[in-house]
Amino acid sequence: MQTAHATLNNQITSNATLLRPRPAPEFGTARAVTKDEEIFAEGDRAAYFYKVVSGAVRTFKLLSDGRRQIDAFHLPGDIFGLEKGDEHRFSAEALGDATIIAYRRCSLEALASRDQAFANQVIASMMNSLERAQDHMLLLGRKHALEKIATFLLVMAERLTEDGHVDLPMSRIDMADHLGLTIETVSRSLTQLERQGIIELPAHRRSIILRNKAALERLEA
Amino acid sequence: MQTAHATLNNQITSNATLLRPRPAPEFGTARAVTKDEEIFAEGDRAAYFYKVVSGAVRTFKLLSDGRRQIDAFHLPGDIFGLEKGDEHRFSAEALGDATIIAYRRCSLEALASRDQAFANQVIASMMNSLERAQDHMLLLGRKHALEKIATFLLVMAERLTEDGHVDLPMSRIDMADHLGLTIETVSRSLTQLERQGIIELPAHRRSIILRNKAALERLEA
DNA sequence: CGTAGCTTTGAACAACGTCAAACAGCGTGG
DNA sequence: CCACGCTGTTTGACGTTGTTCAAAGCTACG
Repeated sequence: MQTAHATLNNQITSNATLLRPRPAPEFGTARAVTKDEEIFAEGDRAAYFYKVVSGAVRTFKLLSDGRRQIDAFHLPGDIFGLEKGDEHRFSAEALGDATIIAYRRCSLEALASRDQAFANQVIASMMNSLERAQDHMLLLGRKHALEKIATFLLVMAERLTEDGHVDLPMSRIDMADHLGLTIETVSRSLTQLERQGIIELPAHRRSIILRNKAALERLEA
Repeated sequence: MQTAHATLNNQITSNATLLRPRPAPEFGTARAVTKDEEIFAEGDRAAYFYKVVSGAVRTFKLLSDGRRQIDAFHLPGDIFGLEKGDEHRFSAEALGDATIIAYRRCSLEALASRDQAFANQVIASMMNSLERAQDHMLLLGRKHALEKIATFLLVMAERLTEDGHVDLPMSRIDMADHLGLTIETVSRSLTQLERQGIIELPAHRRSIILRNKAALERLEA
C-alpha cells in the first residue's frame, strides 16, 4: 500500500545518486548489430538505454521453461531499455541487422538540465510504451486468435506505413510470442484471412498485403 | 531479484520523506466515491488525474461485445488516470468505497517548473505502471491459469502486506477480468490450491490465507 | 541441386470456456 | 427471529478454441 510512495521516492533518491560527475554524453554512441544478436539480457546492469536507428529490435521476458513473451517490437525512432531500477527487466535482440544508438543511462533530472528537448523525448517515449502495453494487455487477455492477428496487422501497417503493403521484420515465432499464440495458430489465422480475401500472402513470406482494412477493423473487436 | 528487497527497504525511509510537509503543489481536491461508482470513462476528456487515498480502484478497457480487461488495481498511494493525449484511454471505477484526490491535469513541463518533487513522483508512478504492465503481459500471454493465480496472489500479498493474510478488495469477476480468465476458472484454481494445502479460503470469501508461499513461488513458473 | 530453416497443414488432445445448477452469505421484511 | 430473495461463489458436465505432435512444402542459400 505504501509501496507506491516508496518507489516514488526511491526514484528520486537514486536519481540523486546517479548525478555523479560524468563526461556529458548527450549524443550516444552508434552500434551495429546483426540478426538475433543480443543487445542486453534480463538482469544485466542497465548502464545504457537505446534508440533504434534502422532495423528492428524485440524486447522479451522468458519463463523458466523457455516460454517467451515479446512485450514490444521497436522500430526506427523508438527508445527501449530504459529502466527505473538499475538492471534490465527484459532481454533485447535485433530482429535483423540493425543500427542503434546507446545512451549512457542517467537521471532524468540530469538529462533535463542538460537537454530539455531530449528529456521530453524520452518521457514521451515512455508514455508511448505504456499506452502500447496497455492496449496489448487487452489483446492478450481478451481477444481471440483472429482478433489478435487482425489487430497486429493493423498496428504494424500503421507503424510501417507502406500503404497496405506491410513488410514484416519478424518471423512467425516472434509474432506468436508477441500475441500469446503458437506459430501454428498464427499461420492458420493468416491463411484463414487470406482465404477470405482480406489479406494476401505473397511468395515472400515476410510481406503481407492488406486487401480489406475495413474487414480487419471489424475483426479487431 | 534483490530489487524487491531494495524497494521494501527504501519504503520506510521514503515514506518518512513523503510525510514531511511538502511545498504544496496543486493540493488536489479530495473526493469520496462509493462501490462501483464510475470515476471516469474511456473517451472522457482527461481534465484530471487521481491518487488513491483509501480503498481501491480498477481501470479497464472494454471490447464492443462487453469483454473487459482490467489493466490494473490501484491501491492507496497509486496514481492513475494520467494520459498522454487529452482523453482517457480507460474507464475507472471504485472497487468499494474509496477516497481519491483529483489533480487538475497540466503539462509535465508546467508541473516540473512549479513543483519538481511532485513531477518526479508523477513520472515515477508512470514508470511503475509500465513495469507492472510489462510483467502483466508475460502473465496474460504465457502463463497457465494456475500460474496466473499464483502470481496474482503473491503480488497482492506483497502490496497488501498483512503477512500471508490477504484481504482482497475485489470480486472473482474482477480477478478474472484482470487475469484473462473466467470466474469459473479462477474459482476452480483457488479450490485446487486449497485442496493442495497451499492456501486457505475462510468463510469470508474475500480473504485468503497463504499457507505455503514457497509452493506458490514454484507455481509462478 | 541439396540441405537447413521457416511455414503451412492435418489430426488428436487438453486447457479453458460455456452453460446450468447448487450453494452460501447477507440484507430485507414479515 | 426466521423466511425469503439477492448476489457472488462453487461445482459439474460438456463444448470449443487453441495447443501439441507430426509431417510435408517452400525459400533461401551454399
